[in-house]
This record gives sequence, structure tokens and C-alpha cells, in this order.
Amino acid sequence: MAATEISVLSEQFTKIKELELMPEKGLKEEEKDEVCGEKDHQSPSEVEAACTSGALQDSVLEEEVELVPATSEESEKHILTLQTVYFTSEAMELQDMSLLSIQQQEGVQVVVQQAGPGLLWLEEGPRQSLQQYVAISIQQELYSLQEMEVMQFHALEENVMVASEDSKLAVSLAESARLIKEGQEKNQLAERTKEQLFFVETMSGDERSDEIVLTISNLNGEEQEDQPTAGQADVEKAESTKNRRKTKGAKQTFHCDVCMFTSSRMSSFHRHMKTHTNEKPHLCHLCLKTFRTVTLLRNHVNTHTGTRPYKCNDCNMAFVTSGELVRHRRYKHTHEKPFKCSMCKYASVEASKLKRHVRSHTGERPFQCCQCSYASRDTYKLKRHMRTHSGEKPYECHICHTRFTQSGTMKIHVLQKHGENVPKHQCPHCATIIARKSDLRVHIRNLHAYSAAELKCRYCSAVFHERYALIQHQKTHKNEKRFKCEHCSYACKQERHMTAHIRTHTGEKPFTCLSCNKRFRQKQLLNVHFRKYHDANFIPTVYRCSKCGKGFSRIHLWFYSFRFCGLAELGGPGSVSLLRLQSGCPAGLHHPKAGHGPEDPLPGQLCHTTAGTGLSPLAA
DNA sequence: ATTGTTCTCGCCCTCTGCTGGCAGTTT
DNA sequence: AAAACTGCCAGCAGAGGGCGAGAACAAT
Repeated sequence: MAATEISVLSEQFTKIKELELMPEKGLKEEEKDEVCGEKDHQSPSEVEAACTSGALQDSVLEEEVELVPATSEESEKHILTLQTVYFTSEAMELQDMSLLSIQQQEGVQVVVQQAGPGLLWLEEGPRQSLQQYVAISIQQELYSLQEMEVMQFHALEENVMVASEDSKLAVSLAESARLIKEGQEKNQLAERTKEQLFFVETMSGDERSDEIVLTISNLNGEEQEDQPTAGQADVEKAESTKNRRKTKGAKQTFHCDVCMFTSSRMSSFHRHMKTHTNEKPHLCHLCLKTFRTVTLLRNHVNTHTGTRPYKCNDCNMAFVTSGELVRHRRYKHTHEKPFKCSMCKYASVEASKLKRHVRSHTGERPFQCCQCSYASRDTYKLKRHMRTHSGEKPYECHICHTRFTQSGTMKIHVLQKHGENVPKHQCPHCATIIARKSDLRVHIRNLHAYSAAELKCRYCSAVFHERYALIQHQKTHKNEKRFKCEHCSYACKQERHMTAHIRTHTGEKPFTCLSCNKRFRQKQLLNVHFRKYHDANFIPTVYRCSKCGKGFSRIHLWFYSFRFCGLAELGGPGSVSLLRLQSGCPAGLHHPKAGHGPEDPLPGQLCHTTAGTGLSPLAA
């Protein structure tokens, strides 16, 4: 089998790879020897030279293909070998050509098998010859490899054509990239392409083996002679600037023309300039992401493997870097906050937090919404705000499936609607209990806050400065006989009653009978008068005594008669006892409104009103 | 040149508080 | 019956904590 893999990774990474990711390493190393007939100690350039010297065989017969990303010592090239292809150049029509799918197994090994509809077409120019096509499809489960493929293929689409001595073997993967990723992803890919460009070369492997070798080379290192990329151009420009600013004998300062960076050290300057290129020679074998430095790669690989060497002594947390551990300890354990605000007591663990905090003093809002006037002080708030435009509600209640725009809102909902023993909030100023703290605050603000303006009682002259006190006071006026007569001890609940009463003192009689000009103090008295004396249809109620048969127009006259007749039987007036009177009061002889209140007499009892009226003349 | 440390940016999260619509109660 | 009142509720924004990860720096 065929693969050339030159590991340049750190010892740590290599170890991880060996132990965890490459259980079949031994096997693969054996296979390496067969790839291009070279040994492990070969440099990548040597490998490449050996591989490029051959031509792609017209037919490849075996069923296994191995795709091994391999890095040179500079980690700039990746050699892919396709060891098995199903078609022969002249024998097959293009449509019939089986596509190859590549599955990644155990990190590096790739098996090719026949697949259904093609996912990737590798082609260059018109489909004239099968020799110009290589078809690869990549399974969905091929996680990051797929990403790399698309990225590289898209790179080729960006007019970076194959650099191969034998043009018939060159492949361009433009069409294929479109087939796999369209729409939004395409834009993302385009951007990424700018960051990482590759040559793809195809060539035959050893004549005795059925191999196709794809060499994917980082364009950023090789292209600049002919067609420098934008990044490279910048670097060159900067380098020239650097040279111009060198002065013999004086302390040199290197200025980056791409950004504001300056450094007195050339090594720092060179390192910085690499940030303006897309040169990321260190490849992660797990996701094929590339990095500028080995340290970055190692940290990145640790995220795959879960390796977190820096463990906190005070809790179970562990981190990839020592800096993360230090920061964690400051946040959680030491609470050291070196960054202090000059305008308030705020202090933070990180400078960026202080910077963000200061915006609350300055009012700076750098993040402008593109759809409204809102601007936020940090990116997260703007992102959250954008949900108000999109209508997105990412948080769903797991019980009632109501959706919410913010997690906190959902949390409150779950607690209040579905929670048990939901905490309530007691108002410190009154007995009110409110479910939400924020609403309690509203309650206190509305009812218990001091009011500079005087709050006057609507029933009396009392004045308050707190709304709650006013309301409580006004309730005391309820059911009270707050209308008191200035001339006697009379008091009543309603103002109209007092008005009528006052007329008993003033003698005023504002209601005049239109038929006889008789005057009355109350309208009700006038109505009774009119019905009795001027209304022909009026039939007066007659109360008849069951003892003597006598009729009475008013109920209390009837009651007097009834009691008199009863007393007469017992021995005449004056011998009456209260007990006898109570028992003698007939049922139904109550006040017309009897039975509507707690003070009303029960059937058989003497009505208070009637008793009061009736007792006094007899007792006297 | 390499490697460990520090700085910085960005993302996501929680807590907090205000707002306005709604519905039930009171006036 | 209508208006006023008030707690309930979801929407929304302010502020800050915590951490992942890349860039820059410094030591070797």
C-alpha cells in the first residue's frame, strides 16, 4: 500500500497520534515503502520528485485507495495517493465511470469504494479524455477530510491550476466544489480559499503498483515567484520597506506596512509578517486544520484528544494551556482582579472585560445594527438584538414547548409555570406577595415610593406622600358614617342623606306638589303624597289585625293594634312583658328589608325597627 | 528557531432590570 | 358599564463572568 507520511509534528503530538490514533501505524509504515519506492527518511522534496517523475497509469485495478495527508518537514505539502481506481482511460465512457468515495478510517487510512452519484468531479478543461478526470466522492462521515477536500478543490477553482509536467494528469476540482457546497457555504469557502491555496498534482506511483499520487502543496510557499498572492505581495512589500528603514549603526526598527506593528527585533518582525501570509504549515491530522506554529497545533490537537495537562488544584477543571489555568484560578479561586476601572470600583480579571466595562461609562456603542438604530456595546448584545428582527426564538420550554428569545426568559417561565415551591417575594412595606422580583420592584415603585406631590384623600383633608398609605387610608372611609350633621349628632354614610337631614334644621322644603302646592323636604315624601291624594289608580296597602279585624294603612299602626288586642286578652294595657311581646310578634311582621343582613331578626323574633317603634309608647 | 507565557479577541452564558400588553379585580 | 388599578408575563437590553483559541511576547 502506498502512502508517504513525514511527520514533523511535535513529540507530544506524535505520541498522541501513535497511541490513540494510529493503531495500525506499523502496517502503514510498511505500506509507505511501497508508495513511491522511497524510504521514510526521504525529504518531502525527494518524495515529491520521485513521485512526479512518473506518469499516471491509465488504469488502476485494485480496490483500495489510501489517502494520506503527509507533511514535509516544512509541512507545506500533502501527498495523497489513490491506489485503486475503477476505470481505464479508453475503455470507459465518462458517465459510466464509477466514482470513488473516500472513507477515512482510523485517522489516516482511506478506502475507496464504489459510490452512487458523484459528489466530486476533478477535471480540467473539456472532458476530452478520461485521463484528465479523477472522480472522488467523499462520504458525509468523513468529517474534516471533506472540509479539506472542498477547501482545496475550491482553491483550484480560483484559477489556481494544476502544476504538473504532464498536463494530461492535471486535475482541477472546480466543478466538484460546486457540486458539494453551494450557496452560503460557497462564500465561506471562497474566503477560506484566500487563506489556504494548494497545488494538486497527480502522477503515477511505482510502475509496478497501481497508484495515483496526488500531491497537494501549499501554494503560498511556491506560487509567489510567478503569481504572488495578495498576502505574499504584502509581505514582499513589507520586506522591502523593512530594508529601506534599516540604517547602519542605529537601532533598527521594523515597521509592518500591512498593519501598525513595529518591532526592534527582526525575529519578531519575521514572525509577525507570517501573520499576514496564509502560511500555516502545521497540519492537524484529525481535522486537517492548519496552524502557523507547532505550539498552536499542539494546543489544537489537545482539544481533540481531550488532553488538558494543566489541572486546577482547587476544583476539577483542567486546561490546555497554563494561561487558561491561571485565568481560571483568578476567576474562581483567588479572585485576583488586576484590571481596575479608574472611574468606579469595578475590577476585572481580564483587560478586555475592563475595556468593555469602560464603555458603560463612555457610552460608546461600536456595534451598529444594520436594520435599525440600535447599537450595542459588545458583539453579543448585537447578535442577541438581531433576534428581534429575525424572530428567532432559540429557547424552548421542555414541558410546554413555548419558545423564547432569551434563555433567561425561558428559565423564569419554567420556574414560575412548571416549578414547585416557587419562591415568592414579600413586599417589605405591605402584605403583598409577588411572584417575580422585578414585579415586586414595580409594585414598590408604584405604591411605596415617596411622592413629592401631596396625595389628598378624596373623603377628607388627609394628605399623604405614599400611594399605598393613601389607599389604605381611603379604605377606612368605607362603611363609615363620615357625614356628620353640624347641628345635631346625626351621622350618615351618604351625602344625599345628610342633605335631606339638614333641611330638618333649615326648614327648607324644595319639593312642591303640582296639584295642591303642598311642599315637602324629600322627593320621596312628595311622591307618596301625590299617589295617595292625586293618583286615581292608587290602591293603598291595608294591614288588617287578625284579632279585631280592623284595617290600617301603615304597618306600625297595625302592629300597635295587634299587640293591644293580645294584651287585652292577658289583662289589659300595662301588664305586658317584653318576653310576651317578643313571642307575640307574628312571623312576617318584620321590617320590609328583614332577612338581608346579620342584624335582621329571624322568623318569630321581633324586628328591631318595629320593636323600637312599638315598645316606647307602650312602655311609657 | 523553539517554546512557554501573556495578551487579546470573541463567543456564550447568567443575572438583572425595565417595558408594555394582558387579564382579573375594584371603584 | 366603564375606567382605574395591579399582578402576571414575555420581550428586550445592560452588565459582567467564564472560557476557547490565536497572536504577541519573552526566555532559552
